Amino acid sequence: MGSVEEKSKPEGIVNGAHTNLLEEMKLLKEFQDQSGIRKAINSELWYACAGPLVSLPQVGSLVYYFPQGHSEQVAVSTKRSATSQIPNYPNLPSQLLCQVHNVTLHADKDTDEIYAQMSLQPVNSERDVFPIPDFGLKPSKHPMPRRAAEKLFPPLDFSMQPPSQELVVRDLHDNTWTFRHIYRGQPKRHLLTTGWSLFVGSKRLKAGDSVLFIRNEKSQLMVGVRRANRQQTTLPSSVLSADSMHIGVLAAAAHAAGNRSPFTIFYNPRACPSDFVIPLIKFRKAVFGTQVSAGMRFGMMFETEESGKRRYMGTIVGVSDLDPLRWPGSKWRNLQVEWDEPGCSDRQNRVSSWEIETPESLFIFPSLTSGLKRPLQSGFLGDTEWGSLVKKPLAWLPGSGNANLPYASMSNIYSEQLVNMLMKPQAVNYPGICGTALPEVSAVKVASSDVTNVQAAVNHTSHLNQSGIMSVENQNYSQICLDQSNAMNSSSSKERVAGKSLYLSKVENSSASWNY
Amino acid sequence: MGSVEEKSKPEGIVNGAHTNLLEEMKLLKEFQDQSGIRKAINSELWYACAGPLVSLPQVGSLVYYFPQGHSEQVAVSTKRSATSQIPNYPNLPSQLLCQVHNVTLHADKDTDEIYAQMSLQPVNSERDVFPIPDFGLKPSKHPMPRRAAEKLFPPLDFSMQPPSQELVVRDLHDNTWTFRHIYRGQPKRHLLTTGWSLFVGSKRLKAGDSVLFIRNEKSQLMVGVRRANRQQTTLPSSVLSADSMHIGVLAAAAHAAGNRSPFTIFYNPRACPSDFVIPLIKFRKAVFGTQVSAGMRFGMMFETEESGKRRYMGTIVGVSDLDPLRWPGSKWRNLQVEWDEPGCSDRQNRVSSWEIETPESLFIFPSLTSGLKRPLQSGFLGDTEWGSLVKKPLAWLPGSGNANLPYASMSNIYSEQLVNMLMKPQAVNYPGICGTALPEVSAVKVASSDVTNVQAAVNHTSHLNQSGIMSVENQNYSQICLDQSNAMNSSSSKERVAGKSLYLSKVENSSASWNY
DNA sequence: CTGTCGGCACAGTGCCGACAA
DNA sequence: TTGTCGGCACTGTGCCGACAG
Repeated sequence: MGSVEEKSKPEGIVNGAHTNLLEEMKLLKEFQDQSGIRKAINSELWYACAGPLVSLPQVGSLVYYFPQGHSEQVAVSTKRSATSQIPNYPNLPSQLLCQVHNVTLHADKDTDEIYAQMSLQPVNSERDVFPIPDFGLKPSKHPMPRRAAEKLFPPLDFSMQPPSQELVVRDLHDNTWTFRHIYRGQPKRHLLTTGWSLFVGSKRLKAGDSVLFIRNEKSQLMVGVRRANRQQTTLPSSVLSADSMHIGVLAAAAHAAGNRSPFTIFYNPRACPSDFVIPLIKFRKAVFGTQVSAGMRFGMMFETEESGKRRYMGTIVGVSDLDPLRWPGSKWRNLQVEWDEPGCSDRQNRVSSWEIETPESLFIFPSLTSGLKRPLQSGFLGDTEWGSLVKKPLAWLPGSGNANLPYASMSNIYSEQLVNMLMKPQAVNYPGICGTALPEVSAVKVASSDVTNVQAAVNHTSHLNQSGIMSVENQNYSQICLDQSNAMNSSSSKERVAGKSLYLSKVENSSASWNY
Repeated sequence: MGSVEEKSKPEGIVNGAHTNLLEEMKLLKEFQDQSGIRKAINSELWYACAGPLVSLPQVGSLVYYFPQGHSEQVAVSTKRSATSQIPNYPNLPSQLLCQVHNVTLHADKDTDEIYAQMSLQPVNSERDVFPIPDFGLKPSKHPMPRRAAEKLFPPLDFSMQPPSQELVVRDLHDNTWTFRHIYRGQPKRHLLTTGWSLFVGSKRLKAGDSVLFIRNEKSQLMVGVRRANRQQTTLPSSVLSADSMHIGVLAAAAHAAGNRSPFTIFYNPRACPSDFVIPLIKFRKAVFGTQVSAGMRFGMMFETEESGKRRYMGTIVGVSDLDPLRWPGSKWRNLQVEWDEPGCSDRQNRVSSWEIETPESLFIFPSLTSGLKRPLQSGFLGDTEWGSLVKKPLAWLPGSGNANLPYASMSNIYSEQLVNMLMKPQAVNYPGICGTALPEVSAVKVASSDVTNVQAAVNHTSHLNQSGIMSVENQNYSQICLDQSNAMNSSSSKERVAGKSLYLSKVENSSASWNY
């Protein structure tokens, strides 16, 4: 009985110490489990879950950190804006030049909601940066689009009746999930049945959320979730007031700015209204490279409900401070805009200059546009408005526009090291213009909502061309999007509608279907 | 078709403004719903849910606020202690004298987890206080114990076969819940069946949690929940780092201390290891009224697993700073203690002097002890150790003890207003000594855990005298405590054990039973 | 190609008295 | 007095092909 174990046990005190060590290791593991740092998170899947517009700065690069934007992330999550009880931090500028020290990818332990942790080091000027030692950590691996297309799921054995197989997939925490994949029905279709609803329930997915499949470097199937747009869960605050959270954000930055000491932030792309850590090059290009003024036309990319990208057009109607008292002179959302389309009123009516595309921004990097395969792919006005802009940029330059430094001139006054860092970011995202943008989410088709059986369709990218979303070939992940229509609506006819809390349980009971 | 509505509508712009107003009111209502402030929360029920040891300071009274304790509440909830990235706030003392401006009771919208919001105004000295205007708000109504006992539930009509009725109860948010109350079985017993599991599931109750019933001033039945000891849910932090939360707490207090401006805190009694807002009188009595030193014996009240109160005895083994670097000289948990009983090692080994009872603390208010009906009610050592202390306090006074000011002397040097405020708090809690303490939770009996049917017993206070918990008459609320034993353990024999995630669903499916 | 329906099997839940500790 | 069991009814879920748009 357990002799081997007995023999390996040291005696007395040492044994006790050993027990304590084990206990500590257990606690450490728990800690790591909770923080999601025990295993390196698959970055490709992380980006896929983050959505098509999200990019993270490169370690070592220079960025501007915007406390206002960070505060907005808190405001959205707590559904409370900053109040008058929040102190001013006169020594905290509206934009803080920082060097990125560390970027780690995380996901909520339960729901797989993704977020990133960044350590930022305030610097006085570009000269203060120092080489970031390579700790042996691989730089976060980035999705490499344009990989060869392939069927994501293993092919079925069609000699079976019906053809079926078990799909074993891993989530961001390396938990395995098993889905039954079967080809049946009339007409024949592919379905995910057994195991699917357990997954949907466990991740607390709601109608409108998306499920992504991807293959990792070992060719293992992985699965992630992408919450529907801005439908974030409010974080319960029975312990900490929203004010305290706002203050925590601002005070941390203020303290770090004063001491030039690093500080840590969480960035939750799906919750955050706008990115608040902006690569220096992107900021400079927008702020110094472009002259914006009232009346100017612009375009801006948004994620569509189908999780694709779409450009919306608008007009700048004013330039003014968002918060003249607390943040005078801030560049954060200092552009007042009007959107061309009605129904955009719920969209923000203030944007920052680095979020938008203007005729000038296209002119600054003319070479980039030439390498773009589909520069006019999914824009609202498509060839008509933007096309003419790109082809005749000079006609759109305001008289004073050229007085500002375009990037090519600016680079002369900075060190080579800085220029390298500025150019280094892998995923500086110039939506719709730059070829280095993240892969498009192209495959979205929504399936039926059944009172008892919400079915969501999976479509492989290369086979879909509908809903106004451009088909992009060579994409390496698939996506399932749960139907957003209220299941209650379609439940009118049948008596299978049984009663209370039906909607919730319905969403959780679902299968996925698609067809090649 | 809608003519009345048409007529009442103003025209054009005014109409639009009206719509906006309605929209704003809707937003306001949402805001209030989320914050739980729309309806005043029944304070009696709130305190019942908070547990037997919790008290809140009176509006207008003076308190000491302890940043360290507040930080501990955050640490427990995030399961992260403060790190080195958290700045020092040299201008923030370890204890901040404040006047209480506002106290509001809250409960989590979903789970009914209770918490309080307080607005604290730092003051330089006792002379700085000013009369708090009475805003027409009733001071938070406090549970008045010693009310006449009565059957909490309406009597059943025993001419029915079986006798049954519907109980309609309201929770803290004024939502109504309906439970079927039936008297059946062999032998006969009272049961709550239909509706019970819905309630348990909605409030996300787990085995070990308690359900409380109470009658409000309109004699309506009300229901609340009390989570098991320190089994708090970790608040997910995908948006805000734990560091930011700690900083938010400290920076808010530091800013308020510097400006003498009010700041807002949340106090979550069930999550918080120790109260961090201490009435001035309680603090003075402990710090100046008692000489503590190594070797001294003390008692301290804890909430038992059955949600009663129990005194644990221990010995002070040292007096030292908990955090010598960050908070030198702090009184917060500056007493190192050892507990008499083994198994208390998981209990804190550091306490603050105002948490404990010493022989001197009994001597300061000797008159209070005489009014206590059961001074030795549930103490561990009961009559033996404590009894002799109370009767012979002088024998325990250290030589230097009398050199410190007892309260009676101190009052001479303060204004009458101050003395009034000091005396005013309704619920300054001197566990086991003071007659104004909150009512004891006396009725706890735990019921069976069934694989398919967790049954929890309700026992009326006046009828229970078991489990080593003293029976207290004239209590006005009842309590159900879900069984803490793991349902999985007892599921070994039967095939009704069906598989995955059984435990959770089992806990949600339960009824309550009891007997007079 | 995909959304919805009716049908059907069955697992899980909920309610019940019996019974024993 | 109360914890647990077997029994039983029934609801809700999950899987299926049919079919229509």
